Amino acid sequence: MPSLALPKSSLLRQPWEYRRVYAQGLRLRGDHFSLIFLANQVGEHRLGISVHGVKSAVRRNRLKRIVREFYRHHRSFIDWCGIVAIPPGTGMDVVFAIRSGFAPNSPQEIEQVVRQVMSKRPHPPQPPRKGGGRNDNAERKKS
RNA sequence: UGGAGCGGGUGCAUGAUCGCCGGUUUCCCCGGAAACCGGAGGAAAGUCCGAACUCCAUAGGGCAGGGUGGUUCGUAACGCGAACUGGGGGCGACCCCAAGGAAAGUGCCACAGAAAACAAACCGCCCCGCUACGGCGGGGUAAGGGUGAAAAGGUGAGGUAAGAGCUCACCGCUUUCGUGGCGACACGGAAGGCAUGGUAAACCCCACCCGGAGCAAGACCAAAUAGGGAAACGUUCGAGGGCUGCCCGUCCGAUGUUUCCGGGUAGGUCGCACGAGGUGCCGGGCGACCGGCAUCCCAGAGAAAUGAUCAUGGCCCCGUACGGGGAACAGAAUUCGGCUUACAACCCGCUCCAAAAU
RNA sequence: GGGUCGUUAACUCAGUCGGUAGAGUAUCUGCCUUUUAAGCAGAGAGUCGUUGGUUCGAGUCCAACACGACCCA
Repeated sequence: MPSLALPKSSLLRQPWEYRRVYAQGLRLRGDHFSLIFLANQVGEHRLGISVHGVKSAVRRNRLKRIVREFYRHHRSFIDWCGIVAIPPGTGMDVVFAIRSGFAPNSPQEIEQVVRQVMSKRPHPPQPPRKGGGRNDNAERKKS
């Protein structure tokens, strides 16, 4: 039985980490949320949570906590589908991007929604837009 | 019992399991592990005020600008609070009020109306003259009609050709005197015969207050771009800059200053949580609040921790039982004192009105 | 966290000193034209972000609230 501890080192923290995942990750779109996957060099899975468009700070924090609680118990959900090939010694960065209108209000409901979405096909990474993202070049050299 | 007014309080509790953040101690001494302790609010919110704190060399004088507006207290301070005064509302308990000045000045008062402010007279009323009996002219008057949000004291009586503070009584107003009160003001007397329409959340006047920014303030340490390009001005005859918007004044100022272009931004530590602090008791005060003694240490910073599940017990709703459902507003970011706004359900105390039903 | 500003017709904006809210674009109708566009004539439409207050009377003055935008190191 794996440990259920989830220290902060297993979370995405910095803006550039999120930017890297958004720019190159595989996207799965659900109802008012999406999952974005990208392999990292850290050696373990990491979680990022982004809540957008929810005005109440209480609801915003609650969504983050519920998502973190779900991830703590079902860290292996990344392996459920065989879409993403995980090389040994590599982890996955997952960003849970939630928009306003997201309904689930407990870890169980999140699990249902995630299982539903994981059965779909992922979207390929979006090509970088012309105007934006002056950090794209630097990021690509790194990886 | 019902309705109502005021003041205050609570904002599910306990346990288990799995987690998160901070601190202390111990063990290994890179970094981790274990134990123990602590971990959202009455509004943490809006950012509407006031401060503490920090920087602007010291913050100087004047003008401009902004704020407050009954009085007296309270407070570190306030635009906040308390008590009282005045005005308004309610049968009442009680509630509401940006509540100085319109006899310093200026402006405005649309439409309607004769007239919107040094008064004036449309319909009227009364007197005189003329008359073709329809009225016309001259004068008096402001009680009545009409207009308007507002029409130059109100009501009643006397008086008169008709009327009018023309005269009188009461009320109001103005001036003045006395008494009481720290004071706002109140009460009483006398005089004047009415002069002073409204608007200052219009300009303004008066009194009092205010330097500017804000913890992304700022201090220290480390590293890097960078010896980059262009333009303008200047080197004691002073460019330019700081001190609030302006002026005065004053300070800084030399291989320099300013502006533009280009480049860079993922630093660390402190500030930073012991404070105008909380709780309890005693004392002073009508009260806001103040003083003394005892006691406690009570969240903290990284895009940011305080969570999830289950059980039991309360509470509310549906329901014959079993059972089912619900629990508001809302999340600390430098810290305090207020204000304002949001808020399910319930509890406690005091008070007012009505008296019904069984 | 702190600071600054805005909200008026479907859209973009005026509205000076408080007195019946306007312009352009768009829409609709008619004329003109073979038709369209253009042009000409006319019409429709607004809780002035919301709620209170001051005033005889608020788009305008004052206060609270809501929504939106921008700035900082």
